[in-house]
Amino acid sequence: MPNSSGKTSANTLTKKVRVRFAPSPTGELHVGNIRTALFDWAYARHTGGSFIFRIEDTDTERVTPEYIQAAINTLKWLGLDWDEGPEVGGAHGPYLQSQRLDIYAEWAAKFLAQGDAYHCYCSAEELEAVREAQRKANVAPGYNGHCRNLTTEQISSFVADGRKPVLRMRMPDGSTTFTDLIRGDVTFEHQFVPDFVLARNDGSPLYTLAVAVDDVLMGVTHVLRGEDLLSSTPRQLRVYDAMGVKAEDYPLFAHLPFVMGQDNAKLSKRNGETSIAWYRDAGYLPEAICNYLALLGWSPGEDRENVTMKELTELFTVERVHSSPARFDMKKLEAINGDKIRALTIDAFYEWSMPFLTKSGVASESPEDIALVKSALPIIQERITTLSEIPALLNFLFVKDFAIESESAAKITDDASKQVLTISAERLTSLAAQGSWDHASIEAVLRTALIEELGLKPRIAFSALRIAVTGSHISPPLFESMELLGAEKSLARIRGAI
RNA sequence: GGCCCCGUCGUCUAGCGGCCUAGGACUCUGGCUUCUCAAGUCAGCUACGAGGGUUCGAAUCCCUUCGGGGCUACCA
Repeated sequence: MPNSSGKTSANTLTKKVRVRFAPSPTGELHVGNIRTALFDWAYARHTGGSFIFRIEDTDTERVTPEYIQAAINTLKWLGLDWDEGPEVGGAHGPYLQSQRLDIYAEWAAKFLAQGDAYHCYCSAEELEAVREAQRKANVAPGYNGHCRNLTTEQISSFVADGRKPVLRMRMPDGSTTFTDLIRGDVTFEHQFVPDFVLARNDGSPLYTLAVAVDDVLMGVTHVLRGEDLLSSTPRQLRVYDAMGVKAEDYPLFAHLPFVMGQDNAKLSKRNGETSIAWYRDAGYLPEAICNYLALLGWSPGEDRENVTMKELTELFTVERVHSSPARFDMKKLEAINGDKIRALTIDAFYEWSMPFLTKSGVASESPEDIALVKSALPIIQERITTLSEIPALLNFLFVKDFAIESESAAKITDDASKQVLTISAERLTSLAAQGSWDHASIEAVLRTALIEELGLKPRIAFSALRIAVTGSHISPPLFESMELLGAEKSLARIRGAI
C-alpha cells in the first residue's frame, strides 16, 4: 500500500538515513512525544542511519530553558541516544532553532526576493474579521490574498501608517500530492491551503519556515512525526520548492497515529498520566515504557510483544506502523513492567531498587543495610509490578520501632492465634539455640509443630505468624522473611504479639 | 462548516482474497498450584461499525453511509 509512486527510491536506497526528533518544549515531553521519539530513534538505529535531536524553540512565548533541559534528560533516561543535537553537537548545528535565526532570516529574504513570498500588512484584527465573515458565509476560512499583489503606492501607505508586515508564502494554484509512508498518497488542493505566514512582523520565524529549512539543511531523509502535522505537509513541501530542492530530494514523510487517553480523547492528565517523570518516580523501567510505547501503533508481528531495546531496533520498520490511533492502557504497561522487572539480573534489580529504598527512608547506604537489601531482593522480585512497591514490602526488615498494622493486629488476638504464637516461640527458640536459623529449618520445625501436631491448616497457622513477624497479612514468603530478620528479632516480635 | 486522516474482542494488536466457525497479549471470570501477596499454569467471556457491490469465495478490493480524530493561528 505505501508509496506506489516510486519517488521514495532516491531517499530509501541511495542516501544514508537521517531522522530527526524535533519537539517544541512548551511543556514536559509527554507520552505521545516519547512514542514519536522512540520510533524516530528505532528507525535510525534499524537502518544504521543518524538520529538527530533538534529543539524547536521558535515560540519564545511558551518555550522555557527548563523544559528544554527536561526533554534532554527524559530522552537520556529512556536510553534514546542521539548522534547529533544538544550536548553532542554535530556537523549540521546548531540544533536549537533559537540559535539559527540568521539562517531563517536569510532564506526569508531570498523567498521575498524571488517572489515566492510577499509582505502582508494585514493586522490581526483585520484577518480575524475576514475569517469571521468567511465563517458566516460558510466558506473555508483562510487568508484571502489581500496583500498578494500590492502596488508600491499601497506598500508606502502601509509603511507610512507604521504597519509592520509578516512574510507570507505564496501558494500557487494546483495541488500537492505526496506519498506518506504510512498512509499512502495524500493530496491537498491548494485552494484549501491558503498563503501561510513564514515570519512574524518582528522577523522571527514560524514553525513552517524553520522546520522546512532545518530539515533540508540538516539533510533529513525521513520525517516521522505525529499525524497532527499531516495537513501542514504541503506547506513544508512548498518551502522546499522555494529553497530550490528537487522533488526527488524531499524528505519522506510518515505520519504516526496518535496516542489517545482512556476515553478516546487526546492523552492528558485527566485520563492517564502523561509525564515521563511521573512514570520514573512510580517505579517504571525505561525499557518497559519503551517496549509498551512501541506496541502503540506498531507490532513486530508473529504474536511477539516482549522486545528489548536492541530487538526493537532490529525489528522496527515503518511498514509495520499502523495508521489508526491507539489508546494508552496503564494495565498493560504495568504487566510489561512486571515482566521486565522479573527479567532483571539481581544486580540490575538492586541498582534500580536502592534509590526507592533510600528515598523512602526504609534503608540507608550503610554496608549492613545494603547487604540485607541484596539478600532480600530475590524474594520480592517476582511479586511487584513497579519499583515503588519495594519499600512497603521490605520495611519490616529495617524498621526500628516495629508495630503491627492496625487492621492486621485484630486478627491475632484470639486464643487460637495466641496458641500458635506461643508454641512457635518455644520451638523456634530451640531451633535458634541450635544455630540453624535458615528458612528450610524454620519451615520444618513450624510444620511439625503447627500442621502435624496441632492439625492446623497452613494458611491459618502461618497467618498469625506472618502478622506477628512482618506486621502485615501481606508479606514476602514467611520463612525466608524470618531468616532475613534473624532469630533474635523474629522471636522478640512473636513473643511481643502473644 | 470546509479539507485531510482513521474504523478487527473492553484495550493493544495478528491478518494484506480461500490457511479465519478470526490468532496472540493485557484486563475480567473460574480452576489448578500455594504460608499471604504475587508468580506460574489451565479454561472461559468478548471483535471484523453499518449497508451495498466485485468475486466461486471478503476482515481483506470498490462505493455509500455512520462514527471518531486532526487541521482550518503572526502555536507546533
